[in-house]
Amino acid sequence: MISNRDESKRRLTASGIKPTFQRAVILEAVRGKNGHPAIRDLHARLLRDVPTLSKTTLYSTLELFARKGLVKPLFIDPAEVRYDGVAEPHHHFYCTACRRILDIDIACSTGRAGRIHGHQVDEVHGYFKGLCRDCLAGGRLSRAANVSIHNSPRRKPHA
Amino acid sequence: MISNRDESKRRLTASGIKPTFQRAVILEAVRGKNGHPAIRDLHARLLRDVPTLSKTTLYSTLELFARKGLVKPLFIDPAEVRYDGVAEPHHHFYCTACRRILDIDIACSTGRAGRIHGHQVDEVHGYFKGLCRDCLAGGRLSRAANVSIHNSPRRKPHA
DNA sequence: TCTCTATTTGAAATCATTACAGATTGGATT
DNA sequence: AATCCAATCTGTAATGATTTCAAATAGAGA
Repeated sequence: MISNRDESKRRLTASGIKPTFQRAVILEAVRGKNGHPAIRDLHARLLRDVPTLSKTTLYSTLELFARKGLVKPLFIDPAEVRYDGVAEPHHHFYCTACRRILDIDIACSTGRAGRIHGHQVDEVHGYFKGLCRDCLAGGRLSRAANVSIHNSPRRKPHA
Repeated sequence: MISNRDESKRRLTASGIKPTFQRAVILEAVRGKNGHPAIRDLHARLLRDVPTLSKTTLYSTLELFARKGLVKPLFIDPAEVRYDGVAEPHHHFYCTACRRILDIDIACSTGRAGRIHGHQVDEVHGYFKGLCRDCLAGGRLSRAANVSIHNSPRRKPHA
């Protein structure tokens, strides 16, 4: 059986990126459980295994990944950029309560890219916002759940 | 003929908002030409007519408007929140070159709201990104055109 | 081992957004 | 018209994600 680490390195190489240790660890994390992490999440999560990992590295590495098409930055969370380790186009649901981002498998009539009204469309994002199934059922919020920018959250609470 | 100012005040009253001078001016601006402005745009634009207008007022007023459903905040621009003065749901195109946001009139198969996968959907946003018709034709960029967060821009250029 | 270049790191700078407290306004009451 | 009260508005400071930048480190090749 192959490790996720090796799997990540193979993906890096396949995308024309030199597979360094940090890059493999980061890619592994973006694609792992708890999908759609923010830089802050990745930093907190990875610091346990790689105590020297800097946020600067995370920022520059994720930019590299995005440029190479390995990950997709999502601007659905008003507080911070979230990253999607699955590059294949699909839509997202953002829960304004627990702040989780869930994949939405819906075949939108509107094609993936091409031309619309004469504009060259490179990316199509379907963003659905509301309360996720778990929060509707009174689930325990998995995040600080206090962001702002209107109904959605952003930044810190009033503490 | 009725002025835009009066029109704005009527809208405010209709939404249950006390129509103060500042609020009327701000609503007028969000709905005016150059659609989908950021707080920064509004501040620069309105400072000519209302020299005392503070950014704090803009932030709190737009939050009020959004809460009352008069405007919609858009998170399509990685650099800052943009506001849509047209509340009726429709989709948007973001030009990564000139940073303009253009309305897209497309009837998406996916309904406006309701339930998806058990989640309660309050908002649906269709975000298309790419190069607008004008920029494709080599148009002069209408904005700084230097933002970042990967292909899209954010913050300042490298100067 | 030595060099050279790419990568990683830490610290400082930038800037949109938020928090807060004081100043102002407008209406109701006297 | 003077007074009071509550809602608005304003300026300043704090917060925190993101960027910038230069120095430290690691790796490939001679």
